[in-house]
Amino acid sequence: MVGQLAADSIERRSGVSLWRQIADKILHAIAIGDFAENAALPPEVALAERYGVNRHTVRSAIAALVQEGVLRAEQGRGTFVLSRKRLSYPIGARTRFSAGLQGQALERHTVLLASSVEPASHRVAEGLGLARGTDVIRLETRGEADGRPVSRAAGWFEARRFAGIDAAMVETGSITASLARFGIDDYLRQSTMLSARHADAADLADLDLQPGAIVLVTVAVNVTPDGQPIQFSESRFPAERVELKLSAL
Amino acid sequence: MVGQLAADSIERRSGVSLWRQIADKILHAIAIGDFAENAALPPEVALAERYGVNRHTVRSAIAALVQEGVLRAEQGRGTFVLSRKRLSYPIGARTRFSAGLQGQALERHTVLLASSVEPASHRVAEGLGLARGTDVIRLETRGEADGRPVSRAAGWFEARRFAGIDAAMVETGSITASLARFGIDDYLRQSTMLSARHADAADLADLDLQPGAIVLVTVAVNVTPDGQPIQFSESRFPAERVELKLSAL
DNA sequence: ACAGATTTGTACGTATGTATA
DNA sequence: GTATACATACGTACAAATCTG
Repeated sequence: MVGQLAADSIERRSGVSLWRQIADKILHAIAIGDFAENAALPPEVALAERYGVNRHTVRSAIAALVQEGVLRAEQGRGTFVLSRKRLSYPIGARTRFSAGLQGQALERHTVLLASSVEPASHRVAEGLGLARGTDVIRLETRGEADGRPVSRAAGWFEARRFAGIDAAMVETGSITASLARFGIDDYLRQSTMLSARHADAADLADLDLQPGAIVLVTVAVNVTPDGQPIQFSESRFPAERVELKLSAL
Repeated sequence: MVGQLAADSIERRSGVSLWRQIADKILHAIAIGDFAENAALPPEVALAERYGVNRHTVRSAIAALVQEGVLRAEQGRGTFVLSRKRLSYPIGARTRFSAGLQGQALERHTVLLASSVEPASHRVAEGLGLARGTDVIRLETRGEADGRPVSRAAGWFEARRFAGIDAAMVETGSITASLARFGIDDYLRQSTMLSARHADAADLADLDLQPGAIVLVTVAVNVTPDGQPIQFSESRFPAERVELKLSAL
């Protein structure tokens, strides 16, 4: 189905490039409901013919919309409208993955992607209050809600104190539960730095994103209630699927 | 100056597209210091000849790097390496523009871009605890640090209570100082929602960004110490120039 | 102030590669 | 295997913005 993608109002030498006009037409068509979420757009050649432009001009328009997070293009399959609903991920004094998404997703869990022991880099050492080069365990995890990846995190823990936390993570599927095995019943978020950037290749793969997607990046230190640093973490959230709700920290 | 942009290792039919290989070459050249911040890259035609590819292939590589926030292309002038230093903007219980950037920029100020009176939209009314449609004053401001735009914000205030706040803003150049004229000596951040997206046309113009740039978006409500909502705001920060530091909220 | 050169942006055309159905 | 659909790469031409003499 093609809907109301009329070619009439495409104007040459109007000061607005053709590809931008076509991108705006597609946006409008989506806005008025001509294309539902996850619906396929007509193929590039069909759109090109419809608008009376070259296929490359349509490609420029689609590329812009992919980049803006509106469409997803899949080689050999087609171009699809992305879903726009976002989860609201709370960040505060007690930031917990599963508890935070309660009520927003039926099923939440964390999977361990990789783990390793490595010498602490400068920023990890500083965050954990260790000497640079001290052995730390790195856990790479992915958070999923209702089957969709919503976060990708690297967490660093002092290796001597938390030996075996990787195994605990595999068993329990939860950082909080794993820490409990080491006698950590409670922990607090000490500091959080927040930035945003385009997803890199690893983000694209692990979070199932399209090139050009944006990730929100938090760098945080978790401490015990008496202020002892236990975890340094860097988390990436796909901006198209998650927004962050900052609460009392 | 062209530096070490050698063409030798560009490989066809290697499984990695030519434009990506060239983009990585340019990234590497920047990383090893062949191009300083703000330095101009060789023109597209020169790069194309150097690598033995078509100009469009170089353009694809440059487009990717512009999109990743590494380069800035200016029609008629050239393509330049972007600066990578970021300001750290604190967000917490007492979030103040100028005070927050103290020590990071010599000169900070806020300019009023526009102001208007309008009926409160659903989300503004909800944030301020007003009936929908109540008149509110909207102030559009831009924050600058050392001459560079670092934020663009829309703030909404109940029109009846804060009549003339636009004039106060022009005079004082500060939201905090303007609120003081209405007897608000202190105010706190009640809630903050955080997301990220690509900059729209207005962001590009007001923040002096390139298409494809990312903005961090905060939506917040400020309240008096006794909990009365006084300001609803939506702020946009260019992610390439600003990161957010979350503190006690 | 103007003309010409330089440099990026847009738009077209054509061919071939790669992934999916 | 064939057809479809997006991806890459080449080529050409001209427009628009900027810089230079």
